[in-house]
Amino acid sequence: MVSKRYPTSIEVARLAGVSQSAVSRTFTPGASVSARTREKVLAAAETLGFQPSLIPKIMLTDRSGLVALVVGGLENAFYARVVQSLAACLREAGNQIVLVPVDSDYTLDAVAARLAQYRVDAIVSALAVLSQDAAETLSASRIPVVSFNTPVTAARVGSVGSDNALGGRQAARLLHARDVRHPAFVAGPAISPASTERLTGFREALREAGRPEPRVGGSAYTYEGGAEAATQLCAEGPVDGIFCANDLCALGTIDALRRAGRRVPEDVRVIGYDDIPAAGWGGYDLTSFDQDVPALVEATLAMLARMSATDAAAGERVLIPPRLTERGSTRA
Amino acid sequence: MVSKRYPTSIEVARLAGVSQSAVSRTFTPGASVSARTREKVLAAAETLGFQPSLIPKIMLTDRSGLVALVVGGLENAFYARVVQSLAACLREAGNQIVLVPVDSDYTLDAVAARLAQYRVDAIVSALAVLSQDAAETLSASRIPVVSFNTPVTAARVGSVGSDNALGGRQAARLLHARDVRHPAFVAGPAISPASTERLTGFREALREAGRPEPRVGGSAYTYEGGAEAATQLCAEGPVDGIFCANDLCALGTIDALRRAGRRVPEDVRVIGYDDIPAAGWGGYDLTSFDQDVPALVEATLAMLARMSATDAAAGERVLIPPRLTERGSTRA
DNA sequence: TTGAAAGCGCTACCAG
DNA sequence: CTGGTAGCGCTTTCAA
Repeated sequence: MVSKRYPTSIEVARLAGVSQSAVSRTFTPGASVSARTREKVLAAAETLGFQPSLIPKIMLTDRSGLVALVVGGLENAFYARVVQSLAACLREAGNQIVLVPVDSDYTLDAVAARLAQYRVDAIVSALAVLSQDAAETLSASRIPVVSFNTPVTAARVGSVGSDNALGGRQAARLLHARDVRHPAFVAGPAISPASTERLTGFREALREAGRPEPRVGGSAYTYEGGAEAATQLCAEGPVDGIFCANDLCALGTIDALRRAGRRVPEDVRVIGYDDIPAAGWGGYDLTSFDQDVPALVEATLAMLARMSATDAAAGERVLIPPRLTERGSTRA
Repeated sequence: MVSKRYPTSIEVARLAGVSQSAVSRTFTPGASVSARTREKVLAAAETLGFQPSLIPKIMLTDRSGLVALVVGGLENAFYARVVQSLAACLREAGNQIVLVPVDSDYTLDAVAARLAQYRVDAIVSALAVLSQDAAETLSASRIPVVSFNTPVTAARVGSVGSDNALGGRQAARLLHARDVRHPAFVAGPAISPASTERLTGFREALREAGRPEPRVGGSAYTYEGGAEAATQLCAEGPVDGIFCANDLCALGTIDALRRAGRRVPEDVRVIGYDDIPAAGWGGYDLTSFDQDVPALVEATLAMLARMSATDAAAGERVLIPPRLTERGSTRA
């Protein structure tokens, strides 16, 4: 049997012996209904299993209460955490989350149109890489967009992220304090701004400290990518301190170093970024940067609020300072 | 400036000099419109930035194209993987995902009502623990529900999961083959059916093999929970083979064992469940059970399809056999 | 406090 | 192939 239609306010009204308007008012928080009417309505609604539909309201207001969350790899625990935190906060505000996992920019184009058709109120893009083209597509949908961790600029697009350059500088200073002579950087995808910014800060502070230029390897935000990069860096020359673009890379780096017979931290110090749970696991004990997810999420929601109220905040960028969490992988 | 309303088909019609119906037909896949009309309409739509709203259609059909996905801990990479896979398949079918992260059953009640108000077409519950009460709540919403990994029974609720008992039996046989004398089980939450079923199968096959009853510890699906349980099990008596309710527990178990000076696998063999990426990481090299996410997801979608077509499939339960992935933690 | 009526933007049906 | 018209289920005036 095909799904029966939902009961409507008219049916409830009929059963309760009141007008449809009375039913609507009963379910409208601040409306004026006599206790008697309300009671009759609630009873009728109960027996019919009536749940007022939100759909007509959306039609009336063009506001759906839906916020789209575009994400790349949820396999990175950092993003899993961001999604959960964002979802919890949005729910608090009475919004629902439409999750849109995306593999490549390609799929994003189709997605943006679909989201517009659902009249989502806002889009949060938590993609490690968001191309300018993709940003324009999103922007064209006339829906406010906050780009998480990728500093794109376009109309109606703002961005929030960790202060990656600052993190990079702190990493350099820590390795300097540990007297590292041969620093290296294990990068994420070449087009990832977060990776690039971390490297820039790292490089600058290394230079200021009078340390040599870091050698650079790697091109993926994955465990395997980190392992490969580390193996190669070791093969190419001396290394005694590695800053990795994220924790997943750093864990792969540590395992690859150990397979190559290098001890961490005695022979090589390693630093990651994100402070995912695995960083604290016994086998790794990885020093890392906590991006401060709660602050990031709060800034995102605040920006979204500003954007939907006015057109201000578009093009804005908010940076949250990361917090260094020192663990065994950089022990003196 | 408050968000301007979206352009409507009427405005497009006016600009194109055709009727509103013509606009509608232009955007309806199999409809009959002359090439000339279509062209005029598309041009007008383009200049106005028109995206036909899906909302009125929902009102007409009571089908939103939205599928709710209720999840607990996304920090477990297994669930992150399930979410991604489910999302990808649903999108293929033209559905959008509404993500509903939930901490406790408590929040679930409120959520079910809200989902009904959005007229979601189906609910997939990927909660490690779904109480009977919560299932009833969901069931009461008259929306088809598939419970992922929790065998609840209620009207309009079906379930799909890994064959946990089978996995438990295989784990026992593997430890038997390694001549384990003092088996133990690190459990998840006491009320988690998956954990209980895994233990049941483990126990049975151990008994059949003539091995002693396993000692049992633990009560959380987390790294820390596994570590604590292992520490306690070691303190209480001899252990040389541990089957853990999931991989997160197993990784905590391995680290705790090593901290206690026990070698894995030489002194203690360890088996997990889920086969998350970290299981393959060098530091752990954990033997585990792959739940076969693609098969699980396919079964879920098939069941959903059956349920929305008819009332059949309610109360049904589909089991997918897990696949053992042997790694170093159970080496001979 | 109540009920009647208009209208949100679309699809579906009808007559031309 | 086209344009007119009738709703879908609500919220929101407006009178009573």
